[in-house]
Formats: sequence, structure tokens, C-alpha cells
Amino acid sequence: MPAEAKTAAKAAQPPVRAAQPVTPPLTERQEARRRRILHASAQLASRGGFDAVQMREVAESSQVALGTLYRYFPSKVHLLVATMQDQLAHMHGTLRKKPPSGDTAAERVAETLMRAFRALQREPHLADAMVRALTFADRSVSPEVDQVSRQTTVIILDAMGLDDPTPAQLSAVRVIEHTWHSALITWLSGRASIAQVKIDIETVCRLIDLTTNPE
Amino acid sequence: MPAEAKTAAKAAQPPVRAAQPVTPPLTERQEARRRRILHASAQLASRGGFDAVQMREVAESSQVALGTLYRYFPSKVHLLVATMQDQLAHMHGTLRKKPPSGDTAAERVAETLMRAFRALQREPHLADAMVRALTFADRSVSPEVDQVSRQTTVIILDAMGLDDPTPAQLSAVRVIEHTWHSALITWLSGRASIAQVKIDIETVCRLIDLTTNPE
DNA sequence: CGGTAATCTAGAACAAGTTTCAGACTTGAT
DNA sequence: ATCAAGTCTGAAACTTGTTCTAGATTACCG
Repeated sequence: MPAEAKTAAKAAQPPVRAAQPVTPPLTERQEARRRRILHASAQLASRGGFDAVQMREVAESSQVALGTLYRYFPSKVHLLVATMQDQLAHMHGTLRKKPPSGDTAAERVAETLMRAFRALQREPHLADAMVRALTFADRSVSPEVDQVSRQTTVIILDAMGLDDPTPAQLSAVRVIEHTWHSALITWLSGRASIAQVKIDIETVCRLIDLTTNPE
Repeated sequence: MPAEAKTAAKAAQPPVRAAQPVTPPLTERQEARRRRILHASAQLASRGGFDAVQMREVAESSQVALGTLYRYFPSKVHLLVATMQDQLAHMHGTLRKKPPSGDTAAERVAETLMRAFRALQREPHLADAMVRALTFADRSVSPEVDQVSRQTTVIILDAMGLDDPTPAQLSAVRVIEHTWHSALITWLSGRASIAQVKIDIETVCRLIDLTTNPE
């Protein structure tokens, strides 16, 4: 990977879906292309994880020229992070349907995260690809990664049943997200058991009580 | 990166320093080569981070053939994780000299981590290279990553002044490590300020009190 | 010392991410 | 319908991690 390429935020014109800023509306065919690409990406990732998502294959599977693929997603990491955004949206929808049942906010958050975790377990390779991309992303992907982070925050706050979090609560949520990502990685690389992930998530969720009913 | 290469733990003969198992003692010249390699790696990393550590350059800087470099460190990630082990050992030595002064275990751990954080701030590119390698590492690097994790655990337990931690305390320590790595990453990729990292570390360290004086 | 196995070297070769380019195709405005 | 601007395609080129090979060097055993 050329050093400069990863560092400089390539200023590709329209299709690159940046953070929020003016995204020139895509034509129908463009939207379809984008969707095909994301689908191919997820499919390849489900097979063999990060390494199996090869740009040439994604291009071929989605019936798009390599150059076009790079116009839509300026790097493999961008592509996988976008794939994660996509999957996250899905998951948020799913989670919304059956709200967690715990009594305390901590319990509900832990329950939600474990539910998400079980979903990821069903596609461990896909999880691998997405999470590795997320943590490997450099500054040029920051807007997209940030968006994923915001979406995760929303999910957690949702589970807490909170509309207007205090700074302390936001910090707790960030810490939970940190733990979530990192625990996922240790599990994916075989360095932690599922049981351990569960315990750690429950442990970190206790921080919520700590910020809800102050010291 | 060939898929298989990253996945299969290459059984290179002697120099590959595995986890703990029998490492045939290196001759003096071999030890020197290893040291030159790690030094070159750290130096290049300090310049431009992960991307600047190019295997050909490392080989050249350390006066070693490319093939030899790969015999000592079977991949770029292995090399960078080993570099991290090296730097961690350094840091542990440094931290040991001036034990943290806080009254509670939580304070001492937070103080220690912030001290480490300030050290990393002095070489942000190096930190970038090491941390990115650490989280990007796949299963083939697990033993080495695990070793880094164990060393980090020791540092934290040291700061807590604990010899015989309970399972709950170990979980808290793991969560702190998760937060530490992940917070570092968000800082390195410009998505969080130093102040935010500090707050999050202090937040997560409160878990210690929670496990020390039970609910 | 002599011989043999292990190690090291230089350099070619290969794989996958990324860039580039010329030409065909679409789109939108006139 | 027509033209200019913007997109897409196919293919080649380039970069950097990784592997491979043949021949020199080194380490060690008797």
C-alpha cells in the first residue's frame, strides 16, 4: 500500500460518500452499483474475512471496473468500513424490534451488546473483516469511522433509555465502545473465549450505574 | 498479502522467537542482527508510522538480507509486535523507577497509564505503528500479542499494588487494557483529543474501586 | 583441520492494493 | 436531437509485503 495513498484523503469527486457533507445524489444505476459492491464485499468477507475481500474480486463480483470500485470507495478499508455501516444499520433495526428487558440500564446495555455479539458470531469472518478494517483505519477514513462510532453510541444510548446523557455518561459509553471493539478483536483472534467477552462486557457495563447514581 | 501466509504460523526454524517455548539460544552475531532489526524498525516507525516501516528498508537499514529479516520475523506485523514488546520492556523499567503516588489503586493505575500515554505522545508515529500492528494482528501472531498483553497486565497490577487478583479484578484489568488500546487508536487517528483520552482512562479506572470494595 | 548442516545473501518472482489512461458510454442542458 | 462534461470500462503499470532459489558463509562436530 503506497504510503501517500493511505494518508491523503483522496479527493475523488461525486460518489465517494463522505461523512455528511453534500453528497451529490446518485442516479439509480449508481445507487445500484454501490449496493452491488457492498453486497459483494459482505459476501466475500463472510467467506474468508479481511484477506478474502480482494479488490479485483469485489470488482468482478459486482460487475464493475476496478477503477470504478475505487471511485466509490477509495480504499479497501473505506469499503469495509462502509460495509460495517451497512450492517450496523441492519442490526440497529433488528435490535430495535425487541428492546432489551433488563431492569437496570447496565443490564440492558449488556444484553444488547451480547445480542449483537451473538449476531456477529454467526458470521465470524465478516465480523473479522469489518472490525479489523475499523481499527486499522488511518486518518483518511476518520469521518467514516466516526460515523460508525456515532451509530454505535446511538444504539447504546437507546438501550440505556437515555435522551440527554451527561458528559460522565458519554465517557462511560465511550469506554464501553472501546471495550466492545477490543474485546471483539481478542475474541476474533482467538485470544479470549466467548465467556470472557461476556464477563468483560458485563464488567464494563457496571460503569453505567456508577454514572447514573453518582458516587 | 497472501491469505495463507497471514493465517498459517510459518514454522521457521530457530530464530523466530515464539512465545516462550524452547528458543534455541542465538549466537552473538544473531543477537546483534536481531537487535539491529528492531532498532531499524523502531527508527523507521518513528519517522512515518506503520506505512513507513517497509520491509526492504528495514532489511537495508539493519544490514541484513530480506530473506533473513523474514526468518527472524515472519511478517511485518510480527516485527512490529516484537518492536512493541521491546518498547514495553523499556517502559516498564522506566515506570518502575517512579511508582505512582495516588492514594487509591484506581488513581495509581490512571496515573501510570497517563504517564505511558505521555511517553507515547513523544513518538506518535512509533505508537501508531505498534498499536496498529497489535490490533491488526491475526491468529498467527497470537502468542506474541498475548505476551504484550501479559506484560501490560503486569504493569497495571503493579500499579494497583496487587499480587493475587480476584477474577473480577482480572476482568477489570482486561477492560482497562481494552480501553487503553482502543482509546489510543482513536487518539492516533485524530478522532479523540488528549483530554478525552484522559477522561476515559480515569472513567474506566473507577472500575477498580468497584471490584476492590465489592458492591 | 575437514566436512556437513544450518544460516545468510542477493536478487528474481509473485500477490494484492492502488494508480493511470485511452476510449466508450451516460447524462443533462440546450 | 446534439454536444460537453462527467462516468465507466478494460487493461497495464506500479508499489510493497511475501516467497523462493542458488550460491556463499558460518558454526559446530569429530
